[in-house]
Amino acid sequence: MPVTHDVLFRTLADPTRRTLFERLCQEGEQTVGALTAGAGVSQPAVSKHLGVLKSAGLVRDRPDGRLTHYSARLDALAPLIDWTSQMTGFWEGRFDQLEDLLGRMDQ
Amino acid sequence: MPVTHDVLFRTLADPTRRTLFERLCQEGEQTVGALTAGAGVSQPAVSKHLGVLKSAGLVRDRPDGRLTHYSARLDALAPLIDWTSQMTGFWEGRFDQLEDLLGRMDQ
DNA sequence: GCAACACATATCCGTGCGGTTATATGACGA
DNA sequence: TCGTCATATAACCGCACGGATATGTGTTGC
Repeated sequence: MPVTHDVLFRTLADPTRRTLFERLCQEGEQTVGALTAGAGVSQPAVSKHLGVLKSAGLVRDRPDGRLTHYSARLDALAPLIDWTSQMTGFWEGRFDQLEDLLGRMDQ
Repeated sequence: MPVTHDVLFRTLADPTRRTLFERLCQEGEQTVGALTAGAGVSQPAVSKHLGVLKSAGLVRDRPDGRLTHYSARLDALAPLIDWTSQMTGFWEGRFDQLEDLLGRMDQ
């Protein structure tokens, strides 16, 4: 079944969970231990967050012995981009607001 | 003070609240009564949601007698677009995943 | 002025969720 | 084989949040 906007927004709404995803985007593949260090929460909490991220399709896990490596799945952000484009699309013709937006998207 | 990603994600995470915002984007300016009709929740619930959307900068209110008209503020989505671009930007060089994304952003 | 209306606010309630500690699972090294 | 390590799961807890009902505030029409 496809991942809805709902799941995506709810998943990214939590700050610690979103930070985990951001770290995976910036620093690439990470083990749970590495992610736990600096996460500010316990290891079980991190594992649970990673589970939520995974079920939302935002990350992928690669078991390797007793380690588990997690990495971000960029394509999972597509529905988010779709949604935003749709919202801004509805306003086509209102270029006063669109100008600022398009400028940002190019940067 | 600036609206953070955090506020934006949390505000849009709730389905009924996000639906209200979507309706304002699609159908343009609406009164609270019009929004309540079809929202599936009570009028106070709608008012509270609109309050949250407003404090997140996502909507603007225009009092008019005993009516209050609400409308979407498209520019408030900018931080969301910024964040997405940043996340996808981190992966530059991984064109396998980027291709699909960029295709969607053009549509 | 008064009743009806449109909306906001107050108060309360149930629940979902993020956090913890404790424990299970399973892989590696000695 | 046994202890240790890396991670996942279980069980529990507190609280924030979305919902409802009740009421307040201000406006319009008669």
